[in-house]
Order: sequence, then C-alpha cells, then structure tokens
Amino acid sequence: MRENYPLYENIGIHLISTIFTVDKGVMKVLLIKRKNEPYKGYWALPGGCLYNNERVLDGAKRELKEKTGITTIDLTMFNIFDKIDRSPLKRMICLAFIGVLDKDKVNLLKESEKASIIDWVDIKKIPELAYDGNEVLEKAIIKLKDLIQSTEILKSLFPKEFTLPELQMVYESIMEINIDRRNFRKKMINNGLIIDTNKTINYNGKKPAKLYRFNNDINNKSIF
Amino acid sequence: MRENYPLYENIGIHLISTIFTVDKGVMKVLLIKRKNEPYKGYWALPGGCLYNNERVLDGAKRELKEKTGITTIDLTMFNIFDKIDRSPLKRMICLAFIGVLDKDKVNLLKESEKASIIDWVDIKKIPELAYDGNEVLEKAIIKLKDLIQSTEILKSLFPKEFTLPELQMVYESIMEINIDRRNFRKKMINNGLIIDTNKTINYNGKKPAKLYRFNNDINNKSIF
DNA sequence: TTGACAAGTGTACAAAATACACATATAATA
DNA sequence: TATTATATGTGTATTTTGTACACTTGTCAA
Repeated sequence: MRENYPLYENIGIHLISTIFTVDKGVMKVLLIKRKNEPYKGYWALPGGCLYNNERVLDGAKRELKEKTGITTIDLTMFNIFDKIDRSPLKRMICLAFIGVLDKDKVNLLKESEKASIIDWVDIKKIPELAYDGNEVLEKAIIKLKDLIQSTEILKSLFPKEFTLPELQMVYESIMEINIDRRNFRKKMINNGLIIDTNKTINYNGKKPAKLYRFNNDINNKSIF
Repeated sequence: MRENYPLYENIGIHLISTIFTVDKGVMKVLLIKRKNEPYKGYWALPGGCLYNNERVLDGAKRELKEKTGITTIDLTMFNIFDKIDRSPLKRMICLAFIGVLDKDKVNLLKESEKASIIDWVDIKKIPELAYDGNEVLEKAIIKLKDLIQSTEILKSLFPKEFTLPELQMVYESIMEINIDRRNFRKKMINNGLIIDTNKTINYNGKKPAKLYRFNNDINNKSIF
C-alpha cells in the first residue's frame, strides 16, 4: 500500500463498549468470555465492527445487543484507539463508548454466538482482557469520574431504591476519596437529590439501612 | 455495496480542527477561505483526510500545518460526525478536534495550497461555513465551555501578559454569564492564578488596565 | 474644564463546606 | 440471655467561600 496517501480501503472501524453498573455499592463492568480465537477463553469488553450502512453509535448498540442482550442504553463516545498496528490484517480504528445502567433492569443473555459467559465484574478485580481491553477500561474509568458527578447518570446507574452507604461507596470508589458520612448525607439531602422511602433494608446483617429513591424533579445537576 | 456487512473499503476519515484564540478579550476561531470547489470562496474549518500510515491525531496536526502553518498545538478530539451520506462518493467519517493557542505565538501562512485567506474570526460573527462547519463549530464551542474552566487551557489561550477585563470578557462570553467585576478579580487573585506585573496597558483610550501574568506554580486547577 | 467611559477597590452578609462523637439495630458468640 | 462487634444514623459549631453592592480614578474628546 502506498504511504502518505489518503486512507480509503482496507480499514475497519471497531466499536467497543464499557458498560457499568452498581451491585450492592460495588461498581462493576460488563464483560464477556470469548468463545473464539484469538484470545479464546479470555474476558473481553463487548464490541465488534461497524457495518457499511450504519452510524457508529448505532453500530455500537447493535454489537452490544448481539453480544450481551442489552437493548436500551445511552452510549457516549469517550476515546479513540488507533495505533497503526492495532490489528495485523488491516488498519483498525477503535471507537470506545461508555454507558451505565441499573443491572436489575436488563436481562443479560446466558451466552451468545461469540460469548460463553456474559457477566458483571468488579472493576477492582479485572482480569487480563483480550486485545487492549485493560487500557480501554482504564480510560473509561477516568471518564466515569466525570459522569458520576451528574444526577442523570446516577439515576441510570442505581436501582429504583438504594441506600446512602451504597451511593457513598460507589462515589468514593470511583473518585478515590473519602467523605464524612454525615456530610455526604447532608449534601445529598440538601441537594434535594434523594427522597426517603420510609423503608429499610438489611443487606449486611448489621443495622438496617434506609432506602432512598432519586427525586425526579432534579435534572442534570452536579452533585458536588 | 452489500448492506449489513463490515465496512472495510470505500471509506475515508476526515479530520477537522477548531482552533481558538483570544484577541483583545474577544474569542476567535481559525478559518480558511477555500480556493477550490466544492464550496469555493466559502470560509471553512481547516481539515483534510487521514493518511494510511498516520494516527488520527498526527493527521489532524499535519492537515492543520499544511493549511494554516500552525506547528505546535495540543489537539483534543471532541466529537464525531458520521452521517451516512455526509459525502456523496464514499463513506466519510469526520473526527473533530479542538485546540487553543495564543495567536501572537504563531505565524499563520498568508495563503496555502488550498486556502486563499487564513484568519481569525470572532465566534460571534461566523459566516456560513463549507460543509457542516457551522454544526461542528457549534459543538466545539460547547466543548470550549469545559476547557475554559481549566487554568492550563487559559495559559495556552492568553498571551504572556493580559488584563483582568480581557480575561473576564472571554470567560463571560464563552459561559454566557455575567460576573461582578470585584468578585471575579477577588476569585482570580485568591486562587493564586494570576500575578500582578506592575505594568499597565491602555488599549481602549480609557483608564489604563493592569497587566497580569499566570502563576506557573498553579497547574490544572479549575478556576471556579 | 467638563463629561463620558472603562478600570480599580473593600466590606458586610449569606451560603456552603468541613470537622467532629455518640447512640442504635442487628447478628454472632460466649 | 448477655455481650461484643459492626455498620448505620444523627446535629452543631466553625471555617471557608460566594454574593451583593457604590464610589473613586485615569484617560480621551468635546
């Protein structure tokens, strides 16, 4: 192939999604276990190739649906991975997307054509991923720090009812900070972001925690 | 061409740059006047096609250099424009980059192979641009709202010495807000962001304004 | 000399962030 | 049954930050 010439052929657009959820105050990412070579048996971020008659966001959603069963999610592009030799056969340019959802609102496939297992994995316990998955995920978690500030994203991420310790655990683990429990509470309640449901839940065998829900009148505010 | 099939040929990656600067407190963007059809004689954002042996960021910088003469600038990708019919002959996917610089630190070309004029244009007085340039620029200005919060970006954007009214004008015009002059000043000085040079300048024939410079000990802080 | 105009300056009040300690509900154990 | 360990829930005082607000000064032009 001629060098220094516009790139019009032998090129593919690869679309990768990093999908996050919260499980009992722990941040998790959606991974699939690959059925095929290369990287057969490795965990991987879901993704695939852009088709010729679709836009990149649509392609990312299609791949996510095929590989995991997720159908309704907002995806945002957050990075591009484009090392020249990323793939041996052709020039592959990878667009990476990020999305968050409440895991109780989706039915993950048990397996799919390309995946033997599809599961949520604690972001603090990520194995070696296929391709450059670890690098992509690392960048996604940086982006997540921005997103986690927004009430809209928190609403998508958490189940209908949740406890304040869960919310605080997620926030602290993503932001890598510690916040005084009383001050965190005060802030969330003064914000008007959360509403007491007058219910409690005991998920750790200690004092039961109050259940809250998000206030739907608060839209797209920054929580701190 | 088969539909629903991975896209490997007849595709191009288009790289567009929106470069901003400040001129006497007014935010301006770098435009070129096109020499050739289509859109001959129209103002346009500088850009061009990715080559087969370069990465997208390098391609964006190369195109910017060829078309405007700018050689040293940090570019950040901020959006992707990928309507299927964006270009009639092939599938063109456009990656849009944003950058800021002090206009006194660069020598713009008088003209280039593709451009008859290369100039800074007030972002409040943008003409009809070639292709979807107006849409790209609009999105870039939204991104600029984020960037303008960062001391690092302000340092790149302003000349070595500047006045507080200039800084405030730029900040207010991008953010579309008004801030009390005394409070803006207090904030910038309490931040430690700016240092009095004990010089003044008279650029409007009224009371001379003090010249400040950025404090290099302050790195990557948010100004508000 | 006067008027118009943009720049420079300080203080009081309100709001938000921060620091901090003890009581309570539950499960496990003695 | 009593005790212990553990995570949850709660209020106040202090500090820091943000906000509101009006007059004086230097320059140019009339």
